[in-house]
Amino acid sequence: MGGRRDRRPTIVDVARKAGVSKSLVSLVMRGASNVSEASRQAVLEAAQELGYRPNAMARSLVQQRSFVIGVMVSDLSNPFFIDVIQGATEAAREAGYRALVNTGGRQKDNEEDAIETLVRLQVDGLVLAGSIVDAQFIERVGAEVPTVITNRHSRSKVIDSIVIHDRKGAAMAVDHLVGLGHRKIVHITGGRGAGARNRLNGYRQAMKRHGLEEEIRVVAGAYTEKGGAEGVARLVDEGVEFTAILAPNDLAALGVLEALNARGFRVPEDVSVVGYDDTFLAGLGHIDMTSVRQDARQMGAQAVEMLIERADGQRTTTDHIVLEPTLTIRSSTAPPPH
Amino acid sequence: MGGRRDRRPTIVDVARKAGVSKSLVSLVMRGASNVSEASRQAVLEAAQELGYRPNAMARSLVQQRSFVIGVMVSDLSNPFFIDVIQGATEAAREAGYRALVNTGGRQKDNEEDAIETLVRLQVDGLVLAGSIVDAQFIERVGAEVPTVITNRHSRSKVIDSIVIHDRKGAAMAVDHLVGLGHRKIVHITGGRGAGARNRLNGYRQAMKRHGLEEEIRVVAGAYTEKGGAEGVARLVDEGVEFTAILAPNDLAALGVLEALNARGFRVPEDVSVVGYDDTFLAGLGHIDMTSVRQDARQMGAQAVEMLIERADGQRTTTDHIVLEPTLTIRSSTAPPPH
DNA sequence: TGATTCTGTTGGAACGTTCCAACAAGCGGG
DNA sequence: CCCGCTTGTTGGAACGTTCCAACAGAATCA
Repeated sequence: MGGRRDRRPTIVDVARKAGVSKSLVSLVMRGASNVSEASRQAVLEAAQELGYRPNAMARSLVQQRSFVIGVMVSDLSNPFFIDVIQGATEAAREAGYRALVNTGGRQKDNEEDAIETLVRLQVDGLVLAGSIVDAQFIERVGAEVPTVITNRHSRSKVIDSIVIHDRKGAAMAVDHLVGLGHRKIVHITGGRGAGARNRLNGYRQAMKRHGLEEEIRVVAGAYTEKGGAEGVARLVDEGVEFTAILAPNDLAALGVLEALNARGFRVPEDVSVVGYDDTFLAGLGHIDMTSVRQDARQMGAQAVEMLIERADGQRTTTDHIVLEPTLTIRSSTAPPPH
Repeated sequence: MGGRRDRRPTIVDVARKAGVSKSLVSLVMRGASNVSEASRQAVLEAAQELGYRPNAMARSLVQQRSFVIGVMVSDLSNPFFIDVIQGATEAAREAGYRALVNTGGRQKDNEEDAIETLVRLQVDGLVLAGSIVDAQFIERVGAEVPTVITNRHSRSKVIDSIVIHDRKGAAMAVDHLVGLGHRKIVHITGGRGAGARNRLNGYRQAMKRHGLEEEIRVVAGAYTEKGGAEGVARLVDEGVEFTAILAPNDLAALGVLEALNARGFRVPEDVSVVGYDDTFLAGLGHIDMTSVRQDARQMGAQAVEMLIERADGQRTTTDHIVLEPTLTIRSSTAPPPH
């Protein structure tokens, strides 16, 4: 029992057992067409009996191709990225590739390390989802392996990017609120997070467009529940008046809801709240929050498709794709009081 | 620009450029001690200039060691597993390993495929988190690579396991509710999910222990929001009376909260609700739900530590670890009405 | 001085695959 | 009967590393 350390059987072991050459075993394992039925059976049987599994590393070494797509995701606790991963995983599988995920936990060093690990493993392509590492570092990596970066603008000549139009998304949220009659609309920012800057600009521009330049109010926050709650605390401390809040993402919006609740504001009767990303959190019946929708799944899938296109040599130019956001209206927004 | 396809530089290229042998380059890259300062500098410089990165596959091939731990996680949308991943990632990093994640999306075929991929990549160890594949399949894998399975009981002689005492956890929830004065406590099950059976048994036994055998009421559910909501629907349809609900996990508990809310029940005034896993969802200020705590992070970390112990050959026996759950009491539980 | 140890360096053999040129056997056609 | 073609099969070279036994030269020792 526990016959673990007996060293895994190799293609040569199978060949010996089946009484053929290793080349033939290789052919059978890859499903080649011109192999006699007799040999095929003998090989398969021997492989079965020995519990043989091809060594993917040895294979990639000679093929110069691993059929693995590496996905480096900045923050696993953000449901948005989970959807990106699932989209990527599925698309990879459909194309005969596998997606492997590595995370850096929003720490620069660890993210670099995670990326480095994947590159050394000779992945055929790399998806960087919301990474915070330097553009310079990414550029170097991109020179070696096809890379797509998501949720972060890039003008690189080497690296593809795929983002969702953040400025437009924020503007849609403002439009919706103004349409309901709100004027005192404030924005809690996402700090240095990916895309936060553009969401802020979108808010500003939309406010101006509606002639509400005077009403623009912005406080610092972050892409976390805590960031949202602190934003509300700042607003209240500074005595800012508001009837609607645009949060930088859903997680922060949850913090906003909580903080408002703790201070006796009712949502949406007293204050309307809009989230961003439209993750499953926003859809939870108990929360049911209006949120700007980004199709994370599609983003992940598309990123992988772009990589495979490159890996197959079908494309040599660089692409920068911008997807359109939509607005999912739920019950956290309503006309302002009186 | 875009000098991608120039073939990556190898150790030989570096050697040539530095005017030394490839062996020496290898020594420098691995930080060996007895290398002259002059050679070291020359090699590092050449490597830097060429943008050389060691090929991890070639390395593992000869070392018979990849320093990669594979983590196959059943369901990425369950926040519980995210914590397992994070614990595993961190523990691996501390030990000089890397964790790579692959998911099967709760589909048997895909899970098997995900596991197979990792094994072929010659991972040094495998963590199976909440996997639903056959015990037989797992057993075969375990014979080849050190494997730890979590959240699922195992008596295997080959595979380590690490679970949290589900029976005890469910019992703690019942104890808490009974302590508050509840008698009509119902359980919505987790269906065929990992550990669901034991949670059900824990509920039953605890009810008996409190002399509430007559009050035992069980309806089918699942480890999803939908599963929880459907459970409530069944309870109401069947006209079951209850003052407290034990959900199979947090996600389901959210569905329960929503369904109760929709039917005009107030929580906790009319009905108390207890979740399971104590994920960040339960802690969200807006939800603030009592939940049985399982330390997922620690579980992930411990799994990796067990694997590395094995990989280093420090241990040849099989371990089956049972962790203790605790109860996090929040505001979704209170004494029953009147 | 000659033997011994230490320091730094080296080439070739592995690791487990795939690729490729080459071949043997069988077959049909002239 | 020989030629060319097809069908299966093969051994050796490659992939990019690490390992290992072996070395040259300097330093140490008796």
